[in-house]
Amino acid sequence: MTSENVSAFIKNVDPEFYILVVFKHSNKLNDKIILVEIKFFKNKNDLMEHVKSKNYVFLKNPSDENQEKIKKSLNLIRKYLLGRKINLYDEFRLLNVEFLLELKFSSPFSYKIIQTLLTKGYGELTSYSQLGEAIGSKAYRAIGTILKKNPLPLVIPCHRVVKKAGQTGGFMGKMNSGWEIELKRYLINLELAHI
DNA sequence: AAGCGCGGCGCGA
DNA sequence: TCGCGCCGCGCTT
Repeated sequence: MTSENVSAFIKNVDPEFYILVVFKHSNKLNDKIILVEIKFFKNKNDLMEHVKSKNYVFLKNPSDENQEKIKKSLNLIRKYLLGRKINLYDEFRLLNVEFLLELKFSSPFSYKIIQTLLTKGYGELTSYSQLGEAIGSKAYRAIGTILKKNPLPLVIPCHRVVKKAGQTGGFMGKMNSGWEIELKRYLINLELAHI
């Protein structure tokens, strides 16, 4: 086996939710490590179901270089959730963690949207229409569908995109209400409180 | 061909 | 003023 999926999760207590973080890397030393997926869950059961369905393997012994990077990555996310003003995209790049964005956002339109979004800093809110204007498009709805399939929330800060009129807007496929929307609001407030 | 994590406009309280 | 519904929009599946 040259390559394997490694996952780990973080529990947040207030509000309570779980974050699954999935890396892919080989056993070889100095080989690249890829951040495959970050996903939120309301409870641990849902998380485990997802892990099972994707055949992810949990990390056992964090000893080699890659596993050290994984530990650092998880700690960065933990610190972020505690309110530290951290740009996870930049930090992960410093760790030489790869994202393979062009795979998930293969069309020029989606790639440009993501690149524009990545210029938004900690606590800097933007809107779907603002992102559209930045790339000369009025396809506001389409921007929503791009962000909806974001495999790396927090790292690709889709929670900073709200509706032009000020409403929270959708998150994780949900529109108006639900714990997903509450989570988006929580993340926004977390950042606004620590700018 | 249908469906959107949106915006804008026009309506009626 | 609002809130709500409808339509247009450009892109994705």
